[in-house]
Amino acid sequence: MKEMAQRSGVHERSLRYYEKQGLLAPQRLSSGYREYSEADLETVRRIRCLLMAGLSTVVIAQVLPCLRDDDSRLAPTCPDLVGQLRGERERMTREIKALNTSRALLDTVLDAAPREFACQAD
DNA sequence: CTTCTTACA
DNA sequence: TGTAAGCA
Repeated sequence: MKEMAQRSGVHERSLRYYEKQGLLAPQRLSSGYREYSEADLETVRRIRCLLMAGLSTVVIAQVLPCLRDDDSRLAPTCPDLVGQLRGERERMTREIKALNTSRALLDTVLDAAPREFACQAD
């Protein structure tokens, strides 16, 4: 477990979390301890990648088994995911628009009173 | 001593 | 997410 955490750069807590979400299924020793394989390491890398792409763990759980061995492309066996992923893309677009709006609002406030609120320590 | 699970904040 | 308890 320690080894996997170090090698993947992912906290042990997160590894357990991924497993609880059904994203990872490491072998168990007779002791009950987790035994991570090289394949698991690769899976963790994919999970992190997908997570950083802004996908939820539930979506990742569906996408993960549909990824090719060489990565970065969807397996031809599950085209049903494309629709959902397009939906995710639309959600991202909406979030980007919302953030742009928020930023514009902040810009308005900051342009109106940029210096007055500055801390003395700064 | 390390890991595992569960649970609470 | 951090952490503590209790077990193997």
